[in-house]
Amino acid sequence: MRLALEKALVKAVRKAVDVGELPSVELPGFVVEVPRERGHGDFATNLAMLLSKQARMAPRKIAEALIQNLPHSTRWLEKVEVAGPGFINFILDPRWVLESVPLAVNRQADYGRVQQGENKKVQVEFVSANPTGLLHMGNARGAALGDSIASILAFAGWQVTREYYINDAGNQVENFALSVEARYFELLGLEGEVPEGGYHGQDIIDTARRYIEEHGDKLLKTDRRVRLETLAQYALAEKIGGIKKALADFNVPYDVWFSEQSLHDAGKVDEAIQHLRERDFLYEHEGALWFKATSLGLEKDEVLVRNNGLPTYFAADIAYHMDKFNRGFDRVINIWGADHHGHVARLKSAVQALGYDPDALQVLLMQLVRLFSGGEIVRMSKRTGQFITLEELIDEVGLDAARYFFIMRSADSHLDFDLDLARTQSNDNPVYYVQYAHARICSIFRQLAEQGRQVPKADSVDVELLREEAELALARRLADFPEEVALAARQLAPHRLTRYVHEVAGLLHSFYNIHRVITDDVALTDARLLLMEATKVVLCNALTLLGVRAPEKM
RNA sequence: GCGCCUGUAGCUCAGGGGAUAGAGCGCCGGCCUCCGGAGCCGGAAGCACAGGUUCGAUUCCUGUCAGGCGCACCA
Repeated sequence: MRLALEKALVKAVRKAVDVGELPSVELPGFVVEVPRERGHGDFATNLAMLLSKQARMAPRKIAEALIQNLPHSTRWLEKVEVAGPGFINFILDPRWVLESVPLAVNRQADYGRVQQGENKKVQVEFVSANPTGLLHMGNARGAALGDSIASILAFAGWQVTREYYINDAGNQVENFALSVEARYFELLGLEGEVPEGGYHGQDIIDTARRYIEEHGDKLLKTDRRVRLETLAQYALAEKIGGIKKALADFNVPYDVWFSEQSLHDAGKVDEAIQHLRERDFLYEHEGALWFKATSLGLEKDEVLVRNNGLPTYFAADIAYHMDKFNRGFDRVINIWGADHHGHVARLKSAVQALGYDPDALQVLLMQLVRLFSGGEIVRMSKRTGQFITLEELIDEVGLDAARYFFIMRSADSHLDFDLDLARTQSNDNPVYYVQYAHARICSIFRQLAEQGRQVPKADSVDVELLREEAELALARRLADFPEEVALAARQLAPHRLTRYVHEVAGLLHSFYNIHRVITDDVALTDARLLLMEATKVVLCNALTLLGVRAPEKM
């Protein structure tokens, strides 16, 4: 509807110019929006006010001219008026909102799909936590956000790949192995010390214990290199398995698990460095190989290969992103914790240096999570081993509440996660409010089935019997769903949909409290049943995009 | 010191160049002979501060103040 009005306005401008009621003007970036005030119509536009400077005319005069030249064919348009400083308010035939009801019912799981992505390929890489420990609250936020963004993009017409980058190479793996070894020694009654920068968590002790249970103490006598390598491989495999399970339990399905080590093994890091060398972005200094980031406007250059001959994490990341683009993605989205923001500019510069479009890489920074319990901040750190794991979180508050809480807030908002609140199984919890709306509709349908009846076919229902304010308000919001999907996709903002779905649930509850669905009036009952079915479709589709279940009963 | 993010209701957060700034929780007051009261209806309460751009700024720009996070031959 909004689109139709925008098109009509564009035509109106052209025609007004043609007939000489407006001077020739360039079309500004105007908006057609839903006014806050109901008295200001169903839609309103600021177009006339934006044109006033160019046209050197009073906004209200321009508005009049535009209204005179609106195409007569505009659907549902009942009345147009000039208001305030020059707004054009559109008043529609109230029946227009009812179109959404049969549409949603007929399209079912496809209602809300839009073609924004034009089937282009996008990769969403998220979580990618080091496989040296368990997933914590920050990772969990990334998981909820990333998965939901991926789902929304897919629904908006993109071909989406969900990917996890496993940092199974480099320095931290070394420290990891040393930490496991220390615990291995301790458990076997020997002296062991977790190194500086090592991992002190209880999970490392558990890992060492499991290794001993399976393989005994035979590593005590082997060469240290072999011992460390063996322990590292064992522990990494275990951690990666744990991470995969936790994410699967969190209802986050990945398409690709990409190993950093595989880049090294395949020579892709060297290859990337070679590319940069050919393009003259490298130089040596004090035994290290440097990337000339400053030549692309950055503050300082970056080391790619240390003077000990080992490539840095940055070098591997460059190779990784080269690989991403070589795989044919039109767009690459990384979801990172805000503590990595310093890395964004240099990675983009490297992408540019390699000859790819740096704007095809989009890094979504997610502010960190502060965990509250009993009114106290719970500090999280892998080093000290103090954190709530993703698995523990799911146990504590449940899958749906956890996922909903993480995406309720925009990514760039610091998130205070109140464990006590989230685990409360009461109406304090917004996710229940929404799920309850869905369950309520299902309950009506169960009542219906007990009477041996069912929801009617969309085409056999006269939706124009829906005339009550609560009915129209609900249908109106259902009609907005495709547009809400498009906005959430464009802004990579799942939290928009949590707001939206909460509103739809509220409208359903309001309606439910005033009116009965199943009555003696068969025609009206059918119309309301169809409205319920449409609402159920929207609730279900939106919740699915958020990674939250839509239960039939609670 | 430099960079990024954030200052909106008592609390947690949406919104956003326009016509009376929203939601949840909390607080106050109402609603079940009725398809699930995990619900509904009503009330009090707010754009950190100072400049600037604009017909119009809570929104954009600059500065100040406050909080968070970065600024390694770690990842």
